[in-house]
Amino acid sequence: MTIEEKLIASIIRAISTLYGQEVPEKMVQLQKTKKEFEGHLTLVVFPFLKMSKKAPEQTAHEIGGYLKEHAPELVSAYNAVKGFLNLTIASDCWIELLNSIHATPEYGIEKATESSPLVMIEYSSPNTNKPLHLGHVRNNLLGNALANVMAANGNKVVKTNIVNDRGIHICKSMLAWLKYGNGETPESSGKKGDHLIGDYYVAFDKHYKAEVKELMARYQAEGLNEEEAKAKAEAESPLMNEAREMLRKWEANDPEIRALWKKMNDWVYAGFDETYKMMGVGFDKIYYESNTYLEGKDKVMEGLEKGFFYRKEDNSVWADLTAEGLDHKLLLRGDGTSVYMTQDIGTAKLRFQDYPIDKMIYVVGNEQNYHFQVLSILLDKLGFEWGKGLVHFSYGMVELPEGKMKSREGTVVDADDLMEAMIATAKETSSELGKLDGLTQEEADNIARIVGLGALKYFILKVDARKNMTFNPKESIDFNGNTGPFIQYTYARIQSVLRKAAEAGLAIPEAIPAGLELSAKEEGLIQMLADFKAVVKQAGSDYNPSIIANYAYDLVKEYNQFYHDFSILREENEALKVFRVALSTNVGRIVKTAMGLLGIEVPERM
RNA sequence: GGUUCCGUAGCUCAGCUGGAUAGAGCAACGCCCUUCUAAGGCGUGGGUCAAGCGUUCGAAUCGCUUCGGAAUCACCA
Repeated sequence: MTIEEKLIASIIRAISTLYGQEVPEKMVQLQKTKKEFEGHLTLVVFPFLKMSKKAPEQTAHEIGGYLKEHAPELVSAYNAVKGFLNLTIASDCWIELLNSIHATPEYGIEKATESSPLVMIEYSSPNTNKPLHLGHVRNNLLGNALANVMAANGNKVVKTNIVNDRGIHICKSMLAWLKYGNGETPESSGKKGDHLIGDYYVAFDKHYKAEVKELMARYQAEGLNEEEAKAKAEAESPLMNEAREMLRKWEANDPEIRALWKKMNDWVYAGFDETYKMMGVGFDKIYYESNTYLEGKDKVMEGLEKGFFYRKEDNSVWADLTAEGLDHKLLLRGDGTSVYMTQDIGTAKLRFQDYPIDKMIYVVGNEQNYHFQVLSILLDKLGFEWGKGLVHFSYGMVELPEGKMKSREGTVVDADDLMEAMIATAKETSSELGKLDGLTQEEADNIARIVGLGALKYFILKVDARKNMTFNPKESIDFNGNTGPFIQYTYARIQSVLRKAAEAGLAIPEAIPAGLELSAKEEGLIQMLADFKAVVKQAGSDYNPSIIANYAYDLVKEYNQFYHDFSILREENEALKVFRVALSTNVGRIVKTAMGLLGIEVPERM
């Protein structure tokens, strides 16, 4: 039973005795006491005024007095300000609480069991024609963190990726490589495979644009206006037609094209794997669109037979969603080929064959809100039980100060470059501060990696996913203040103290004995530690990892104040010293767990 | 035009299931290392919570309206 639960029970008893009314738990509004007031928990007494028929302050005093008298082991003091009853919880309760947290190895984490629901979470979803950029970084970090949070809430979690490995855009880079590549490979050029392919995608675009420009000029000279000339040039571009022809061959399973496609995609995957590894994300099951893009048709035909969908004169199949307040949505083209929506239905079908999915979470940018609204309705109509309740974890765009990233203007922030730059900055800062003295090269590199990536990850994860965020590549991400390194630093600092404590032979007993006089700061820290459980729960039910990030920051900020104001190892009262070491140990543990949920490592020293 | 999301300090963001005097960080200025890691701590200044109306004992938080920004409404994925 938590302190809050005990307190609520006592308050209900108090009201029953004082005013003769049984109040429901919901009416007992307990909140954390604001810093400027004395106490730990505050009862809002406004709801009880009708029963007491007295002024707010007087009512608060009556309840407070009752609690102090009848539950002194819980409430040691109180004060009333207007309608707020501030309650001070007895020191021994906090010690008991710390002991119970200390005895729980992974406090706040609920393990999945056999009967736990299965949550599948889709994230990343790259195209195989270019390397990952900052937008993907946000997606991957959010997806990974969310998966951790769902798992910490006792769900079975399957992380999945749907790779967009086919289509005209893939053919473009293949064609450009054939035409201009001279057999260049990742080995021959020393480039990462995804970057190599990305370069050819850009090369295609460049040649295509030049071609269109030339054709346009010719058609305009022949008397067409600009618009007509452009349309004609685009339609007749030999390069684009070659790419389309390549796609047809691919779809017809042309062995040569398929072999080239496989070779080039494998280069990309090798590159992606490196990036994923550096980022610290991974997947349990990867789906490829080349395997799933034909799958949705059956389901659509099934829906057509059941009368959920209808066919137009040109043979195309549509869903009428006007009853749901949406419009008509195309599901199959007139020639029977599928569209994006059809593919997502197909992927859903395959996934459900593979796993008994209870809940499906799609981590996809907010520009696809409409798509997922429609998908949810369609899956529901088609009989997928999780369709209606599917979660589109919709996140905002990452923008540059001058607006959106544009590949045409070369403003795309590359994921590999960004991580490398962050690590380099971390290394520079570390050595400037003399933090790396006496460490091996390997240790120093590892710390730079942990800190650099920590800064990047925290920077992205601390903001509410829904919101668009600004990233300024010119101002490197901060290492001071509300940042990943600040939290990591606090952790490293705690570990340093704990190492010294261990050297001095100080051991933490199984339970800290009662009877210690604790400061408000120390009690407040224990209270914050205990809150972690509720924070994890909230992050899970809200699908919001940023709650964890902000909690971690608040906790270490509080700890740093404590660290500054109190001596740990030089405390003369031996029992108090042991208590502070135990407190520090548990702050460190929870910081590590919280950061772990975000996919951020913490260093033992920095 | 329809739908959805967003608007809080100069900047980047918390707070939003209604509660006390709206909080952090950055940037600026000042102070604190002979003492457990100064990537730290303390202090000063900085706000019409976009605007208005309503609901309520009480609104940054809920509802309506207006203004500003974004996304989307494709036989692209």
